[in-house]
Amino acid sequence: MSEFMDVYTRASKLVRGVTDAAMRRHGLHLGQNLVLAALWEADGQTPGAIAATAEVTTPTIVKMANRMSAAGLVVRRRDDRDNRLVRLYLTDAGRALRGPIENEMKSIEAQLTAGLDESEAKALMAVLGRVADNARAQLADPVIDC
Amino acid sequence: MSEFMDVYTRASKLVRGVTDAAMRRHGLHLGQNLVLAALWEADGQTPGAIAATAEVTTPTIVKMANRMSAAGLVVRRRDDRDNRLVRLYLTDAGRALRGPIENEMKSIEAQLTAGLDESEAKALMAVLGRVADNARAQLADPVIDC
DNA sequence: CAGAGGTCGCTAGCCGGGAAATGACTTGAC
DNA sequence: GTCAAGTCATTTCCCGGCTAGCGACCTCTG
Repeated sequence: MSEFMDVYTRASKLVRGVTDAAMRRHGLHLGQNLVLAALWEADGQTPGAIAATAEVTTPTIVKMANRMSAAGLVVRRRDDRDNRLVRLYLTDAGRALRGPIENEMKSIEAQLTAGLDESEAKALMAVLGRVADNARAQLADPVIDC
Repeated sequence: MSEFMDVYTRASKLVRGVTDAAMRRHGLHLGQNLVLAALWEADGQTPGAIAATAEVTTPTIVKMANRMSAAGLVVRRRDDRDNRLVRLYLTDAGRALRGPIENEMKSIEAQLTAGLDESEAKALMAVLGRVADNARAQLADPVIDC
């Protein structure tokens, strides 16, 4: 068994548990913060664009956006020029969450990296970036496995 | 916004995509491999024990085990002495997957760590272990956030 | 022995994920 | 102008995740 994958899987599930609980404290489901984060940076994006940024598929974002719309965090409007496109816009409630969620994320970072010195945390980020790039390449160019 | 959390989230989703595709190639859903891995190590465990090992909740394992039972990978039996307990046992098909899945995990590890030297990979595992321990502690002792 | 407290699995409902399929729309070639 | 190809969102279905709640069973205490 791959020890790396064991460690990675365990860390992933635990980190997910922490971030899930944190998002719930603000009335969000884990994942919705990614939609909001994308719109805080650039309001009015399409589901497809957000999906690409968040490394998920469009149906996932469409479904989330519908729930977030029902919850009053975003509104959905058709694009002016291309009737295929929907654009998501923040409501006041959606914008108001920016401070609390960003603070929460900083707080989570501090908790997760407690006991690591600055260089260790920086190295972790660099290596995780490399792992992410490797995974991205793998998804883009799957092994033909016969 | 926490750059660490951005990097971590992105890596997590991409790694999940790679492992999900790999498990599907063997007829598994991502997560079922964790149940199998637990039983490969110690056949006959209870859903609660597997859930604790896998860092998920018991209902998750119960639901997965029911599907895996229907798929012929495990069988469910009541414990001889304590009628509250169910124990999951591997079928031949479940046991036969050990080689392919373990090889697959080693292959994924190689892909994800490509370009990292041995010391970097080792350091990553050590730091991820620390992150996991921190997250675990956080889940066990939640911040009272009023 | 009786009952309270604890343990276990289970169900139901909600959620974010993906794959597959579909309809609506836009663009480009002829 | 027409039509094929491409693009986009949407829906449906299945899945693994969680919380909340419940019943069945076991253990411990008085």
